[in-house]
Amino acid sequence: MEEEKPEVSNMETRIFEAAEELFLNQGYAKTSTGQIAKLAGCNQALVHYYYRTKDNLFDLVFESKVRLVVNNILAVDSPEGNLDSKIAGMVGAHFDYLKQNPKIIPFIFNELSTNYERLQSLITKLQQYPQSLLTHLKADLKEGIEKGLVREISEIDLLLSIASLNVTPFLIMPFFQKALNLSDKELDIALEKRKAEIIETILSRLRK
Amino acid sequence: MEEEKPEVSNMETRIFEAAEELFLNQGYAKTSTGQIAKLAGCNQALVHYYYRTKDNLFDLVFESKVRLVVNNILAVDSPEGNLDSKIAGMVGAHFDYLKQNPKIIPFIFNELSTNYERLQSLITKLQQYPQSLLTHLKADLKEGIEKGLVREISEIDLLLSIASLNVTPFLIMPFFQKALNLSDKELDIALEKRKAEIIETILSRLRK
DNA sequence: ATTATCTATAGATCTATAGATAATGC
DNA sequence: ATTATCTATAGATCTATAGATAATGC
Repeated sequence: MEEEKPEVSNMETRIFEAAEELFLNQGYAKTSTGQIAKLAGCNQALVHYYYRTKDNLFDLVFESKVRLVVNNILAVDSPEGNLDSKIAGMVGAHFDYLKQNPKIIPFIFNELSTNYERLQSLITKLQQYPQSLLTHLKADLKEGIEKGLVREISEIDLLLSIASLNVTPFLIMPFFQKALNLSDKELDIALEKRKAEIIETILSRLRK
Repeated sequence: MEEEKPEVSNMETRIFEAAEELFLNQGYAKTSTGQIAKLAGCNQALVHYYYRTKDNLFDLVFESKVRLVVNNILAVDSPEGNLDSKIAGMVGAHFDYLKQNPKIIPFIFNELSTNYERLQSLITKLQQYPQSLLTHLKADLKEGIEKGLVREISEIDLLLSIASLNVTPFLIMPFFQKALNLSDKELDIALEKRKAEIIETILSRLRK
């Protein structure tokens, strides 16, 4: 019976999860396969048995994380409603996702900026991806502009502004929290306020 | 005669500059004191002779870079003119500075996110710093709001929005350039367009 | 038999220092 | 004499693999 098993994931999975956690928190260079093994609860050689090289394991983790972010951005099936509320919902949903995965953004930016080489293969893998979102958003925007509901803006500028505003709080969060000595609860309140301000900023830009 | 000397900086300086370049491009973990020595044109032991440890050298480089950014943000002696043009000038100047130093932002975010420990000492060193800018901006904003010239916003939200919008293009620039296969000239044009859009976004948020 | 896991270790770095030599400043 | 630079190396990692042993599936 499936529900009886404690469902201890097998070692291969636990190694992957340990790698995820360590790479996410310390980056590639500061994480050793020894640390990964220790956290997974096995011996260092096993990491190589399952994943051959540290580099290979890292690539798997990295790509899965990028995929998460991209998938999340794509999942903006902004429901009914007018354009304003669609976009507000999209911005809020994206922000909430980042709030639940605060490490992911620093991690991706980190490794991309110190590891140019990884860029090329990743780009080709993900390039076709966000196209559907872009064309969808572009159509919505065009309609809104033609109907005179929103001010002219390119879909790329809009998306970039949303991403900029949403992402930065999580890049400076640790700094912010320490500098202002905020409790987790206080930080949460500050983030919610910030989310409202971001939505307001984006909507202001669209208003005529 | 001073103008006759080729003015070869002394080795201590050249080591520091080599360290700046390598740390900026590859981060702490991927840079070795051997690489630094090679780039400076001396032997590895000399790096330690002048700077004792790699960590110590890194801290000097890191702090100097953070100081540059903070100083630059402070140097917003927005001249005459109304509040709108003051703020537009400030946003543009900040953007231009980042454009001339595109590596600095990824570098700082990188090392902060993978090196929590460094945070504490840095924060205490820089905490008093931006206070003067904030109070200055706060006063300006308050005046504008009272006169009915701009819509209510806190100085922190405004500054954070400016920083978010300005910083992100440089974080994703390498990705962007490669993904869209832009020449340097084309990238420059795209950045200038983006700058205009950022200014427009900030001003839209302030307009009534 | 096959797959999972361990122990042991070779080989590659890399940091930091000790100790020798060269250059410079009185 | 003092300071700058070099050569050489000890000691600390860390990755990856070889080879042994334990666990599992027919």
